[in-house]
Amino acid sequence: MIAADTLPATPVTANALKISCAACSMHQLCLPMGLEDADIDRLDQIIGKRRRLERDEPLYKMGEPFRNLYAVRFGHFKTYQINAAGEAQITGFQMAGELLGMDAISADRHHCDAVALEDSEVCEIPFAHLQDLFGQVPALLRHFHRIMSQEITREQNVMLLLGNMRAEQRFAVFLINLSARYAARGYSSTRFQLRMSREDIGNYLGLTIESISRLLSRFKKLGLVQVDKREVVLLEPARLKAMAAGTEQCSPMA
Amino acid sequence: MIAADTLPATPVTANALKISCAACSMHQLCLPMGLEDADIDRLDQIIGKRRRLERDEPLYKMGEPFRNLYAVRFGHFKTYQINAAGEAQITGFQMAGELLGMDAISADRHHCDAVALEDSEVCEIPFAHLQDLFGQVPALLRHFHRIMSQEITREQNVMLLLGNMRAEQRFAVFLINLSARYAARGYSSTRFQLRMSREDIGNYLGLTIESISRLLSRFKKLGLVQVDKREVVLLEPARLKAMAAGTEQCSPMA
DNA sequence: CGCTGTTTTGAAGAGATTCAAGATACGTGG
DNA sequence: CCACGTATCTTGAATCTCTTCAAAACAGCG
Repeated sequence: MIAADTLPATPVTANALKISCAACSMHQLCLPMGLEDADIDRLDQIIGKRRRLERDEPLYKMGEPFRNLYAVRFGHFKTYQINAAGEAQITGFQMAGELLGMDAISADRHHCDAVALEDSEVCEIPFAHLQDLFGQVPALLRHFHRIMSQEITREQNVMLLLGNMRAEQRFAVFLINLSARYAARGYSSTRFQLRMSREDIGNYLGLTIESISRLLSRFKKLGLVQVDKREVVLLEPARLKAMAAGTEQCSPMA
Repeated sequence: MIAADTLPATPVTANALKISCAACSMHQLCLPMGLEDADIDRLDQIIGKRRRLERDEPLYKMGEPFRNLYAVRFGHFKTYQINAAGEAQITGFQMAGELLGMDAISADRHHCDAVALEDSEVCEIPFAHLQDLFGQVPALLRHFHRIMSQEITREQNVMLLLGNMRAEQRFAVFLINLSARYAARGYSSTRFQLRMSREDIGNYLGLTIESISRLLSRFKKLGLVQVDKREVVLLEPARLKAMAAGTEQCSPMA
């Protein structure tokens, strides 16, 4: 943000600091997914600078003018809305390879806040240039539509969770979802760090921090998980999946 | 669906039954918004047949292959997901000028069910042809992105509602939201028909049908609304807006 | 080491659900 | 046009899940 700003801003100029999409470990999940090498190069041409953020640093704030989408290179983010009363509702947690900022397209202003949960890095994708590229690289456009659509279905799944599920099922869904996303990135599906606080989890799931703490204790006692601070081990992923699907449930405190 | 199927299927062939987008009363809200006449014509060329649905008839079902987006010409729809236990969660109510089916792009299959709430009509928009047009009409592409983004923000607002609000506030938000959408269509913002059952409302808001009924009775008693079956009159829109914003609240049964 | 922020746990309380019954509308067929 | 059966909606009482309030345990950090 400081030094990088002094570099030539022309987005068509590749600079030494920039790592190409082709070389990025996330290119199979991120925007370049499925593109041919030549097209990945064209995408590389328009990608702006990378940006590092430390924990709790905002990537963008609600109401700011929309210029860029952001692809998470590493680290984690949360996005949240703030209502009139000043309370927040977390609408998602994003990890490497995921795209941030699509909700800003409709009004040309960001519709939520995005904050880094840990030291993280994003690629800035100037949307105006991306739009130019859409006309030249149809495969990119198609994939972009898939990504936006995927965000819509993701949010529909959260609506199902918030509207329809009990606390225990919500939490199981949450764990299984993280598990699957880490697996897709080549990490362990049964052992990972929670990057967000209990409070963030509770907020996201429409529950209080105390409820999350109790659920965690209960799952621990039932031998479903092992928890040490933010390190989680899923001991019985199958049962957790069943709970997430609503097939099974654990008694309200045995 | 019966007779229309026997018509030439070539989407470039205009037929007498088809009403042009330019002549459609919804073109200021729908996909053609902001397009020049020439571009509206090109859009018209690819719009498939119109399709009538009667009450409770499904427009599409979860899992069906994705071919078309649908623009509501008149009538109302609901979309819902079904979980493993067979319970539904309504994710939205759609009215004239709104677009259905965008959640299907990501997986090439519909991700939810869409059902007509009353006798309705939609325009079929073959997505493959729409994609072809994107390369030729940049303004159309930009507007399409805005519409998808708007759907994302709409769903984020519902997440806020489900995750953060008490029953009374949820219901106020629901009424004010309908009010605004009818106003945008030139209808009364204070007097309208609920096209959906109490059960649908409750399901959408993450509440039971009994809770909706009680809320309606309470709002009636407080003089906020007047209700006769599905006809609603907002007597104090300002106070309802305040409740929706969380600025004001009515006591839990005076 | 002591401060601060986060997490855990317990007990009391509130809001919404569930269960149950009755009221009201609606469609069908006589 | 009315009678009947069914759907939908309303209302009440009991119950339950989750929240709120409170305090203690724990971890992180200067």
